[in-house]
Amino acid sequence: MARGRNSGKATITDVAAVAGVSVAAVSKVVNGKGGISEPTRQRVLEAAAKLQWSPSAAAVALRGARTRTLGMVVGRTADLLTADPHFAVFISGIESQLSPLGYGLLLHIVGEEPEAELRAYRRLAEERRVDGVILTESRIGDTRFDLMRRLRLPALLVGTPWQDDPIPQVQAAGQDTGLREAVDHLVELGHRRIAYVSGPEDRVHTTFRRQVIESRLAGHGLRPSHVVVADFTAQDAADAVGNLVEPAAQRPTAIVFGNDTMAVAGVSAARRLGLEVPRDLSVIGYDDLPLGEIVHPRLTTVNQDVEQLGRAGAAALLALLGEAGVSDVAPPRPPSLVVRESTGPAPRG
Amino acid sequence: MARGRNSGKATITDVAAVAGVSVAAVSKVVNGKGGISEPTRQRVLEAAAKLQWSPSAAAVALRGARTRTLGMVVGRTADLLTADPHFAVFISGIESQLSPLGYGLLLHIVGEEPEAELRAYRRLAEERRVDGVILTESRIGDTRFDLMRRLRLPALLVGTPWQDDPIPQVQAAGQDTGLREAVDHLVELGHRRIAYVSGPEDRVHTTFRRQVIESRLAGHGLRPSHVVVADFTAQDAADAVGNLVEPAAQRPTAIVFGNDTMAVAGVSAARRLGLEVPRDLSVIGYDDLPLGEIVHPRLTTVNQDVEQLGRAGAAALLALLGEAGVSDVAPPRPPSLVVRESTGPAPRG
DNA sequence: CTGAAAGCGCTAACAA
DNA sequence: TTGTTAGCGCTTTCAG
Repeated sequence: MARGRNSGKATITDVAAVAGVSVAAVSKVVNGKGGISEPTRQRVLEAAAKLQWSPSAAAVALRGARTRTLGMVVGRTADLLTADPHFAVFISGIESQLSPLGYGLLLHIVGEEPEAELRAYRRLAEERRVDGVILTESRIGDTRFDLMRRLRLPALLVGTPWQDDPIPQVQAAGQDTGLREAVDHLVELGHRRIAYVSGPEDRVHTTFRRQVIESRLAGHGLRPSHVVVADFTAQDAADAVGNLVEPAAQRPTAIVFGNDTMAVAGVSAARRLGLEVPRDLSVIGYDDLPLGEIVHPRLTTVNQDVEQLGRAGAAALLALLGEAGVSDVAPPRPPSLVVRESTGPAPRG
Repeated sequence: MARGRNSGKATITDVAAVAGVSVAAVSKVVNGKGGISEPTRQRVLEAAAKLQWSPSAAAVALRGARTRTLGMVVGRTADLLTADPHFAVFISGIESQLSPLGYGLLLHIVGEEPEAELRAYRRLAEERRVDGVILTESRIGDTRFDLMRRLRLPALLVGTPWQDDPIPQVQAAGQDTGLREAVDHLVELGHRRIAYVSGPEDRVHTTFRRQVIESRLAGHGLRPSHVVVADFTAQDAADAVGNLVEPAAQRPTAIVFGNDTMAVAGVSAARRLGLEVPRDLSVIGYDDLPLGEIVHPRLTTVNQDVEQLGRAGAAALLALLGEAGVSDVAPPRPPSLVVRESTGPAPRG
């Protein structure tokens, strides 16, 4: 009577039969509802184990309208994905919160076109595949927050929203800490001509970072000697360095880059131009990729605890969804400067 | 009469009502079954669009026992994930096959312990959350293939299985091509003392690669001057270089590393020891990370089309699941050597 | 060509 | 404490 035709997959009915109880009893046991005697509980548990049964996710979802799945849509091409390995770590932070609660993460990687991204969210919502989504990297004029509201899809942003959008969000306190430390560090080393090579300014955080640099520099009575907006690629970084180097008299003695990849590419470019880092030029990155530790000179950069950001984001979204038993997650600490070998005293003259 | 109480989400009944047809008709339309007149079809489509309705994934899954979701379990710590950005690209290759067919990818990142990994698969199967799973990186003594069979969970391996396990699989032809080219390249440059720094030999591919190196070297009448098994970390690579360097007379003139991260770390270590690459020492990596292009000297390495591997794996699994309309995917091309600046003529003497 | 109705596996009233 | 039962939204015979 147990199992049978159903392609070998046990159902709650099979378990109930084996345990000699009703399906309701089984349901109550697996869901930890009360009103079940201990012996019965045991019998059910044994039967379930014997049949290797867990409640069907589809049936639970259909019944309760909760899928116990969170969604994430990543709008990036393969290239950018390789260049920025943070994303995998971010996800592993999310996972650490989800799996103890039996949640899964549905991931969509859709490439750059914003419409593809929006379409992915729309489908997630319409097909009711997820209970909520985690958003990252808000862009200038980001339309996702509005879309989520229209879709009535619970959403949480990790990072800084565009225009103070009231979307539920999580971010580290003191976002500006790392870059302020970076500027201070350079100024203390005697640098006065400091350039900044930014990533594309369509991201909220990119603009924010430039403003932090400028304002902190202003606090020291300085202005950035140059601000270059590049495309987060190595080639752009190399070009930027090429342009900044002439004329020598105006040459910045330090360059802060928008990410580590550009910074390392910048160091290489400088070397090709005959400049030695940090003797002739100091360089600071952002992200603190492992890469920074293995290059020579080791890279001074700004560290963020990306995994913790993922943990905190997932926990907050889960709480938003009314999930009980979400573990307490420490708030992400502010980004901070990691001083290594690519920064040194400003060259004299 | 349309929508209502149901928290604003339309159902097939709402659509049927708006279109003035039966739910069966709506179902047939969205599933492209025949037997529906064109005018009716139009009315249904309009109603669905108006209500922003798509079939509920849960209901479809419950009804048809297909979830239209594939699963993937990654057993890696955050550290390793950052160090090897390939994983994200692999996923984006998978996605490119899934999304046109309306499939999703459920991802679990579980950390190193094998049992956690197995548990994740087990849950995926028991809860029937996915129709199949994609496996990668088989290990020596890998128990996952057996587990998948026991679980009756359709699975496909991307890569080389352990002990010719007959699990459905996809891999590039000519796995050994890249490393054979690497050895030939070094030999042509006059190198005779060639060392190999391997990753941990619990992975099938790691052992395979060492064997390729050794056999190709043997083809030239050589043996690897040293074989070091490291842990894929930068520190290990640096240590390895430190050890290989003395005594100078026995020093290898070229080192092949198991991945780019170790190779770059090796270059930095060599430099700290006063060796210049490639003048005093040639270095070859494996993976062709973007990293290799931005360091100085730019890294000679072996390239694999990881995105294509993802595409091919997903397509094959989908086909295995009997999914119609899987697009034809070109088989992944063999890994191949990319010669850049970190290799040069063997030093004389 | 179209519609009525039977479940898919589960949870939550409600009864016993 | 335990069992019975009505759906959740959908697909699929089977009649009309």
